[in-house]
Order: sequence, then structure tokens, then C-alpha cells
Amino acid sequence: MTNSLILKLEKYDRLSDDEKGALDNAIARIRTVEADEDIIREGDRPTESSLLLEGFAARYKIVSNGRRQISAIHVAGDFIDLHSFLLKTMDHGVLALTNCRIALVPHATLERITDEYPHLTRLLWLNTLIDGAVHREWLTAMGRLSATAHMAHLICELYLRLKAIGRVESDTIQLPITQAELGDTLGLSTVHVNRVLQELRKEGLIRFQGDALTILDWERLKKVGEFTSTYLSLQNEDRQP
Amino acid sequence: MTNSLILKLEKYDRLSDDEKGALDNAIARIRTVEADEDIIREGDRPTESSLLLEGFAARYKIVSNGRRQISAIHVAGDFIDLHSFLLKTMDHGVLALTNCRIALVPHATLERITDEYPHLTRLLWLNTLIDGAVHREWLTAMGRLSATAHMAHLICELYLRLKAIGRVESDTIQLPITQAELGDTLGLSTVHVNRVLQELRKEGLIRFQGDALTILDWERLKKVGEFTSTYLSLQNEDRQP
DNA sequence: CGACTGATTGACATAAATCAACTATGGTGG
DNA sequence: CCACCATAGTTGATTTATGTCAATCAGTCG
Repeated sequence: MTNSLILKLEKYDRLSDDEKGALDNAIARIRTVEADEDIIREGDRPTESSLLLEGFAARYKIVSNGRRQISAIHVAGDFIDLHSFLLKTMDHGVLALTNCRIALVPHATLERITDEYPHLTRLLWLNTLIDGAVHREWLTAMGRLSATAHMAHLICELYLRLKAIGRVESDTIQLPITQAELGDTLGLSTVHVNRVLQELRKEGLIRFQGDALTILDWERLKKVGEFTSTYLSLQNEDRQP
Repeated sequence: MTNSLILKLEKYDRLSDDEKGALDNAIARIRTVEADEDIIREGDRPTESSLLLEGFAARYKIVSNGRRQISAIHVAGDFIDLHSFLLKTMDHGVLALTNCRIALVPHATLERITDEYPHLTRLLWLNTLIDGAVHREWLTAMGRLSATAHMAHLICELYLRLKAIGRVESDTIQLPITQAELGDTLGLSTVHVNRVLQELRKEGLIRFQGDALTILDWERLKKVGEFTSTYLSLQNEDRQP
């Protein structure tokens, strides 16, 4: 198995052999988590950071009356809680939406890397900055778009992120996320999620049966969701961290 | 004038003399921006990052029909766009809410620092991670709290952040932000912001006349806003980056 | 003194939540 | 093997929070 961490970071910039060497034994162990289990809980102070190898996971917070808000959805290849390396205490939990396979990178290793490999450090930092960019985009969609537009926006994002890791086949992604979880992501009720999805279906923008979500009209879906992909930093263009 | 960058980072962890030396000439120049002017525009590719020395600023995005969403409010001492060092292209604009004085740190200097001072680098990284934590908290408040609770939450946050930089006097902060801007922050209409503020006033939680906002009942305000301050990382507790 | 900008108010419209079924689906244990 | 049960999706009726529209008011600046 190629080291997923190397794959992940090479998306941002070329790595030297030396850097690759440093990453080669960064992964201390592999862990699996069942669907609907917590990967990390709010308040935890992990000593390792989790790189998601397989599956879907979501960061979430719970507010008083038990309502839940999902603040990020993670797919294979995402470094879920790299921020815990410096933030120390988790300000949110991470839930496995499906069965997950996770590679663990000890914080001690990350510290060694930051001590010795500045360029690699910048790439790791960049990784967390992209998370921040996604948060801002979600904030904007949540605050200023209609429920339907927000849903379209989320679908566009997930589609492109899954495409970037080769998980698109004939315009279709596997999205093993319930409507209740989508509601917690968009800040909507389950019932309204259902209606919004029906609207997108009726408009001929998507098909969504079981876990299979097919994009029927990408251009129009993007337009409805007011989606532009730049914030995802999917192409490593003219960046030399 | 003491170097504000040193002050800022010392909040997170002790700095060595060597590190302080490195920061001493990090600030290349000072810039002032008038209220309601853009400090940076979406799409810009700045070659310097902005440290806000004085004033209030807001990060924002515009969506189609001209509606605006503010994704962060910054106060004196905040490193507004440190992330542009690695993200390169601004995914949002930054607006001066008041007249602002800004210190500029060239990206080239940041690169040198990251090459030579790993501990300092981790502190800068941490600074951007806290921004991310605030984004997540806002996302939760936006998605799952009522307008009133959300407003209370924001007030609690701004109060504590201003307190941390010594800008609280007899439970009062100067908050030079219009109700329209508050609406863009919370994802509400101006009219509703007005009503929500009146409710908080009627409940005896705050006084808010002109720019002066006084906390009348901190405990109850926190409770209404479901506010806990941990995400702000205001006390450098047991963190040794 | 206008002419702004920002705050406030009231009447009304609407998006989304809530409540309460009901249906479909898949897994499991008797 | 199939009845049962749980989970997820769907629907309709109704309520509620918040938005919109349109004035009015208050302070401030030139």
C-alpha cells in the first residue's frame, strides 16, 4: 500500500525523496471504526492525528436540546483532525458515517516533521487552511443561500472532492449519508431535506437513489448552488509552499 | 511601539529571544485603511499578510443577488489573512469596519521564518487553526441556534476577545458595527437583528447604545447563547507548541 | 437647514420547522 | 423462510421564525 499521507500531500506540491522518507514511517498504526461510532469525541486530547483511508466521516457539535450540527464531511484521503496536533483539545467530535479505516500519525512524529522539514510543514499547514476555506464557504451558503441552493452547493462540493480521489463513475458518486445527516450538515430539518432533494430531482439536476447520487445537469446544478470550486484548492496551480 | 506580532504570539507560548529577534523586523510597513474600504479583495493574491493593529475588520463573501455573508470579525491584534501566505489566492474579501491600522508581514519573511524557526511556525499555524475553530463554532450557531441565541453567542465571543486585549471597561465594549453588518454576520435581515437586540435588552441581558455595548447579565447571556469559551483558546493552558 | 446613514416600527408574506402519519426496505431471529 | 422490527424515506396539515416592504424617527455632517 502506498503511503496515503504522501499521496495526500503530493496533491499540493512535489515532495523530495527526503520528505517522502520522513513520511514513510509517520503512520504508526491503522485503526478501524464502525459506522455510527465516534472516531474522536469533543473534549478529547488525542496524541495522534487521524488520516481517513477509507469511508466517510463527519465533524460535529451538539447543542443543548440535542440538536447536532455537522461542520465538515470527510472522505478518503482527508486528514480529519490534523489540527488537534496544535489545538490539543478537540472542540468537536468526529463521527464515522460509514465503516472507516484510519491511519494514525503520532503528534510526536508531526512535531519531529515540523522541526526538520519546513516545506513539508507548510504542506500540512496548507491542508488545515483548506479546511478553513471550506468552513467559510459553508458559512456563506448557510447564511445567505436558500435551502435548495445550499443543498446543491453541498452536492457540487462532494462531487468534486470525490472526483479528485477517483470516486466518480459515469457522473455518479456513492454518498452513504442519510437525509437526517444531510439536515445536520445544512442546518435543516429532515423533512425539509427530503423536499429539497425532491425539488432537485424534479428539476432534473440529480438522481439520488440509495447511496448513488448522479449528476444529471452539472452546469445547472452549479448555478443553482452558486458554486465555484476555487475554495477547494483542488488544482495545485501556481502554489509553491 | 512593542512589536504586536510578538505580543500576539506570546499569548500562545513563550518565545525565545532568538525568535523575538526574528519577529522584530517581520513587519515591513504600516498601512491605514478607511472605514468601509476593502483591505483585501476576493481573488487578490497578496504578497504580504495583514496584522490588524487598530480597528475592526470583517472577512466577507458576496453571493449572487448582492447579499453578503461575514465569516469573521477581527479586532486589534488579529492576524487577518495569515492564511494567504499558503492559500495564495484570497477566497474572500476583508472589509475595514472602522478606520484600521495594519502591519504588513511579507510572505517572503514568513517563508524565512518557517524555514528557520519551527516553534514559531507552529505558533503561526496555531493562529490560523483558532480561526478555523471559530468558523466551526459560528457554523453550529448559525445552523442550530435561534436568531436570539446566535446573537447572544456572538456578543459573548466578541466580549471575551475584546477583554483578552484589554478593551473592556466596566463590562462595556466599544462595538462599532451596524445592525446591517450584524445581520450579514449572523445571516439575518437587518430588521430581525433589530428585534433580536431589543429582546436581549428587554431581558436585561445587555445595553447597547451607539457603539457601547454593556453586558448586564453575563451568566444569563452565556446561557441564552449556549456559549462556552473553550474554542477561542484564550488561555494558553497546557499547550506547548 | 437639508441630506445622509442607521435604528425602529408595523403589516404582511414566506421559507422552513414541526407534528403526525404512512411507506419502503433490509436484516434478523424464531 | 418469513414475520417482524428497525431504519430511512415520503407526504400532508399546520405552525412559527424570519424575511420583506414601507414608513418613520433620530442623529450627524457638511
